[in-house]
Amino acid sequence: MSKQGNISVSVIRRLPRYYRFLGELSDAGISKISSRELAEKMRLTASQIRQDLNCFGGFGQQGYGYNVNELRQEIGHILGVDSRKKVILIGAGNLGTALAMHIDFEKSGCRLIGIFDSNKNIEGQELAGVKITDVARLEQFCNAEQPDIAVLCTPKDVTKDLVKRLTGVNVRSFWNFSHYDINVDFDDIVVENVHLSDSLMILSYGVNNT
Amino acid sequence: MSKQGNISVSVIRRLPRYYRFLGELSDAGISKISSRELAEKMRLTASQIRQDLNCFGGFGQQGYGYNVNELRQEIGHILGVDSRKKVILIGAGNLGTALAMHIDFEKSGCRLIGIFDSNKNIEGQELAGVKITDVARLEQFCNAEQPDIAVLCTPKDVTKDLVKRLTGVNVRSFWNFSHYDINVDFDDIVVENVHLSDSLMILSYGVNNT
DNA sequence: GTGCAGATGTCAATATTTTAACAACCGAAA
DNA sequence: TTTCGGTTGTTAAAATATTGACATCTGCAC
Repeated sequence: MSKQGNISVSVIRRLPRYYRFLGELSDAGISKISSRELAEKMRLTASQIRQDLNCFGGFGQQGYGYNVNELRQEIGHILGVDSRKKVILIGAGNLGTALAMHIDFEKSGCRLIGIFDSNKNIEGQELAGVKITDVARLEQFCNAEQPDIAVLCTPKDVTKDLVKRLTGVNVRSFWNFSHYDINVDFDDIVVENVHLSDSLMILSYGVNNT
Repeated sequence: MSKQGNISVSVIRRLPRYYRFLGELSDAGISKISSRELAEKMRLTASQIRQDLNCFGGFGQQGYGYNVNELRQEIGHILGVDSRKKVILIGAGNLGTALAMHIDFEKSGCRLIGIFDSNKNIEGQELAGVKITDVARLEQFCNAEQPDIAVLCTPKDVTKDLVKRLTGVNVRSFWNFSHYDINVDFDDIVVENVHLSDSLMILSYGVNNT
């Protein structure tokens, strides 16, 4: 197994979905599945599934199909679900709070270890079992704990500055929910800009057309 | 203007981002921009921008560039930002509440007209100026108000049934945040499945690699 | 053991998306 | 008026992504 010779982003972006569907199959007690059946469930072509999975090496068994649990575990491993990355969240407003409560970080291979906000009134309060800290102490915390990923739920005018501060203390990944596109020049930094309203607009477009 | 002969989804998915950047330029008082400058800002190629915009007809002026406000308005119109779609939200838990508070529906061309939940304890409370209604009265409400879009922030085991109920009362678009992929067979129904944890997993993948 | 239905892995063909190239065009300056 | 730098719209080329086709393999029935 494991070819891994430069996989395309298109494939990577499909992996979490595979992981999800395989989890459901596993929960339903199904232990083996063919690319054809999985394709039907996921609304993909069987060919694409075989091609995708083959990027990483032969997980299937010819004439038989794929072992659900094994395949799920392999994909999980590729995604790093078993690596327990340290995550901090900045901005405990509506969205930040909801994410802290709603996202199952563990399931995605992460551990929420810190929450920061500039509002002194909520300092010390707990969210999802994690204490809210004054954002002034961000660097101090990061130097000590070395988090891997920062979730940004901040107003857009402070995001840019925060990214600078965080890259300064060696945070290399950003899950960005602020209305500001993070574009960094260092290519060891990974950013996922999530723009929820973009998604709503696309939906709104679809209402008229199709 | 307006060619609109089958635009690809790739292009459509980029439109909100154009819209956003043009808005920022407009706010900054910039009234004209060239594809080269915009490309630099957005980290795209100038060629792609020209190609994208041309799908809808010549918005630019040769030898001059694009008029920021005009272009923004055109894209907004294509996306339907000026059409004020009626939106209902179902599931007023952490995420639902956060979305209701955090998303600027108006800015995306929508109007939040109803919020539903099965928890009787919160019935009657207000969220973002909208009263929470018992989900049992969903059909009654929809028949009267004919909403265009339903935002689903429900546990995955009830989502499927809700979609059935909602399509039954003529809701045709779903913004789905539940951990269940909506796949309908009617092609007049538009779905945007948002899986936040998928996005986190992809980020988590990127931490190791690149 | 043999044959068969039904799988995968993989290569080739097709479709789509992105990038490059360039003619036509504009506005300002000489 | 004419020229020139800079820009778009558009066509062609290149790069990617998806789909199809098929040889090869497996487990099961007989």
